[in-house]
Amino acid sequence: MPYTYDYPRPALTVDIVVFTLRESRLSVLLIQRKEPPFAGMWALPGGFVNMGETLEEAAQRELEEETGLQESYLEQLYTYGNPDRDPRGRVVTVVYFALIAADASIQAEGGSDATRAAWHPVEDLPPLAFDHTEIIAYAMRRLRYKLEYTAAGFELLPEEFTLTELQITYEIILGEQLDKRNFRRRILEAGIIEPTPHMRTGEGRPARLYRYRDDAVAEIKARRLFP
Amino acid sequence: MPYTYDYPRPALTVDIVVFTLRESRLSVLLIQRKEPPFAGMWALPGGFVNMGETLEEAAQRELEEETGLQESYLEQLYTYGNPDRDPRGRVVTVVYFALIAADASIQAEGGSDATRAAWHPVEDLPPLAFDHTEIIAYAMRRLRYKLEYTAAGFELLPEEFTLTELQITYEIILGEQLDKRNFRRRILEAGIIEPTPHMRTGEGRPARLYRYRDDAVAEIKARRLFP
DNA sequence: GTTATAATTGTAAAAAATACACAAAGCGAA
DNA sequence: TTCGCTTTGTGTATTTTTTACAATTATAAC
Repeated sequence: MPYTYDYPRPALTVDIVVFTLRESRLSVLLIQRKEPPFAGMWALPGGFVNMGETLEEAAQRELEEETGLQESYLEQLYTYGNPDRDPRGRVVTVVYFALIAADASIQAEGGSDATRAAWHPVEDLPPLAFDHTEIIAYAMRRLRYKLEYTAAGFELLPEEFTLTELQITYEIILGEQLDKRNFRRRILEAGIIEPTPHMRTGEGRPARLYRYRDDAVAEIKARRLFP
Repeated sequence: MPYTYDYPRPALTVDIVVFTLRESRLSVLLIQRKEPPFAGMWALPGGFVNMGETLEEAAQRELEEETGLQESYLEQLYTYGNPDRDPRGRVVTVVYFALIAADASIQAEGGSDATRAAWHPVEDLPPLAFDHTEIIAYAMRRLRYKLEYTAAGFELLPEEFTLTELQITYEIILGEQLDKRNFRRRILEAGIIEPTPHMRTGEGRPARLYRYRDDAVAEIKARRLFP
């Protein structure tokens, strides 16, 4: 059932850079391609945009199809459209950027349509298909930037988390040590998280659990959160 | 000469939000539509992406076709792709964001292909076609943000400019008064502009002319430039 | 109950941001 | 040539923010 147009049209896809934390490393979800071009190579999950859905819906759908993940922070990253980025012809891709909680990410391996999906630590990526290496590099810059200027860190954590867990998340992504007292003061003064009645017990003193405040403004204006 | 595909494809366009300063007001370039839909209404300049060009080249080309303008700061803003944003069918548009110097902007009226182009102050926009009102609102947020965190103000000025002119540019866009001494200290310490041997004479004491330093890093890290 | 482990808390010093006012340079008119 | 007008150009004291830094508390394990 062919579709005909007076002028040539590029194909339009969405790709998603999904970040999570696994074993104290920032990791990105990749699928192994079965078909040419780049058969056998790893690539970002993604696919064609259907005619009836928004771009964000397309990204959400592809993410769910490939990983089974339903809830995630999703944000448009950039649109890549160089004429030669896909050897099959002109393909323009709108790239989204997703953060998912560490505990949810465990189920992501596999995926529905028999593509092999796996998490790869960002500091140890295989060669990637298309321009996906460049895309991931840009997504990481954006992620670091978001964590410095907004309070997006809890998107990578379960619903309730301790301040130490949150701090470690920031340290992993920013790649630097943070002072515990200063971190706590800043994150609490920013008013984006609130204590819950629960505690997490473990080896030492039990830790208060916090959660994200729904009514918080995500954007921390005017200053970096951390030095 | 029709083009046929196995699956339907959205049309792909670029639109450009071109900002300039005119008569001390931040203004945006609009063209008046001649054809339906929205015939007679104002809209952003833009058009279809050719198969052989990058998205940025398409934006540059459309800008030049509609305005004759060749040099400008151009940056990708966002991609809008709601299925119902164009009554003719599915049209996805990659929006770019351009800043052009005040003196260059004088020639922009008219444009090559008989479309009527005109500058409109952003605080006094007519009703716009498609989702272009929303797009301009977002572009303004991005412009303010850029001026606060980076030193993009000189993109709206001629090659050589006085510090007072630069300060007024910032004041117009940010919508607040800035302290002269603090402004000068900050902008000079940022190292993004350098003095030229030239002076501008006028009614009072002659003013030193400055220019942008090519080797400067555009991004001022870590802090807002102004209060 | 003693020890080990991790959570929690405050303050002093340093750095940055802010508020603020007058001298200098040229122009033109008296 | 000088006086007044206009605009440029400059420094410092105060306030606010950021940073660096260590002892105490709550629980679990032994």
